[in-house]
Amino acid sequence: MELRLYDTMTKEKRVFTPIDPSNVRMYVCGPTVYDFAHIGNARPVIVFDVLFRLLRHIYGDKHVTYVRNITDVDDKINDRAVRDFPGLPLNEAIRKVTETTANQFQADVAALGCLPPTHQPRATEFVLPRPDGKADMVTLIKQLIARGNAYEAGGEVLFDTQSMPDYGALSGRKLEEQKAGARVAVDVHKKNPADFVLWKLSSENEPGWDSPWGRGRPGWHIECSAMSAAYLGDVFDIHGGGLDLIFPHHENEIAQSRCAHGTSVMANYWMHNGFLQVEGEKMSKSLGNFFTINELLTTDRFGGRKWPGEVLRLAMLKTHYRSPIDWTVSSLEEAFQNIGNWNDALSPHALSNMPGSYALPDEILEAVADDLGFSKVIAQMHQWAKLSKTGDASAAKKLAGTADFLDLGRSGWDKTLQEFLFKTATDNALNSKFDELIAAREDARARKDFKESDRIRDELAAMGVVLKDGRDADGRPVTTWEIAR
RNA sequence: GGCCACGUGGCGGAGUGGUUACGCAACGGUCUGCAAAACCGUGUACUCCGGUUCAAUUCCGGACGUGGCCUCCA
Repeated sequence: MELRLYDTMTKEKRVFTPIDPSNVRMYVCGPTVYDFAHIGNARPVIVFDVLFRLLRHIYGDKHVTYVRNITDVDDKINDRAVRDFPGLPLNEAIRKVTETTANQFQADVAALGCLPPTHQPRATEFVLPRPDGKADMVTLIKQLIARGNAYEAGGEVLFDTQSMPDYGALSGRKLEEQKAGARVAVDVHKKNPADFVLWKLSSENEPGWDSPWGRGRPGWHIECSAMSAAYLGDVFDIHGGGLDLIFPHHENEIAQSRCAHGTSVMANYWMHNGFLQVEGEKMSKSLGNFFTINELLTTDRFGGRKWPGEVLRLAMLKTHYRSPIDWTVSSLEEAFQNIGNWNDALSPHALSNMPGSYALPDEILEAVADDLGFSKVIAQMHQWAKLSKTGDASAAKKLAGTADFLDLGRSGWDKTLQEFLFKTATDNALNSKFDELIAAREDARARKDFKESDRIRDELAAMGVVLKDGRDADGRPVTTWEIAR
């Protein structure tokens, strides 16, 4: 088995070879915690979570280091701090804003079945030189100035893009084209319009740190250069994030890191997930189709119901990570049905509920190792579900092993399905009324009073309850019910 | 305007130079008092126009279309 990953830098799938198999290193750009994370933010978190699990499977749990940062220095955070905590000193208000949203983010992605990364550094802790000597932004900027890759002008420290001959390699942009586009703001103090800010001065009411260039705050990109170096070194294996980060964020990270460290690459593989649309349209607050992870989990804003985390996770994984994904109610319903179907397939087999009880099947390992090819995985799971229903225990175990590897919450499926179907009938009085009616109908059927039994069925149907007549293992009639979908 | 990705059956979504994705829906059947559910089975699709080839949905060129980036948005 060899792992192959698509590398944005070379635009091709390449066999993955770690720098050090005893410590495989991956960095993914995390959220800016000015607000609750939206469902689009969840995509890279889920995708790279599966890659993390795959790497752990291949190289061993103790031999993979996954870093996902939390950006807590940002102008939007400042705005929100002023809005939400007008009485507090700014720095304290900022801490409050980011604490709440960062905690919410952790809870949300945990509900989506994502493992915590090995390290989750916060940008504010890496601005100034640190007692532990880990890389920091101010030192990085000093190095860039010393090496002639950055200059001070107009109260800012700027990266000199012309000092780097192959600037733009990741995004395929050339500096001349940037000029031709003419959309880049013309700042007189910049040597080149493409030059970007490493450090900018803060006014009185903005958060700031004392630096050799005055009290100020870092530019957008430098934090990732600092935090990746701090935990993963100057050169590491995989750097991931959303497609939109290719330019300018990752391009500029590369420029900063490579020039400061004097290396020819920053990371060996650059991976980017595609964007998410909602019902065919770009998600935006103005269109009213903007949904946070938390809203999907806990409110009925999307499709009129709450969605279990594993349904959201499965829906996300059903589309290849590099393709655009259309986030629709029907796609979530389908994911829910898939889980219901798999649960039906597994329940007769009395499998262990302990995650990890069943091995990851080779077929799945091979599919996932081919640039995270989940569609093959899903197809395979359906096939095993079919076999499992015919009594094939080894297929059931493979299905369980796959669900556990992807962390689709198998041990909780029964409960999840119950809660999901009962969404309009959570109160016990109503449930026992259903049971009474069903029992009455059983009696009527036994008496062959089909007029009465059909009347009861209609009565339940009017309440949105669908009956399912079947037989148990001994061939005796059994009636179950569920909420009409 | 520049750069990039993509265009597959009713829908979603893989993949391939000549052979079955898969799921949902639909249709047919079995079962059922009748339904529903469940189970079994059915589908021959690949934007358009050229080119290469014995053969293209798959390779090349063009057209049209969609989406993304080019303003700290995953």
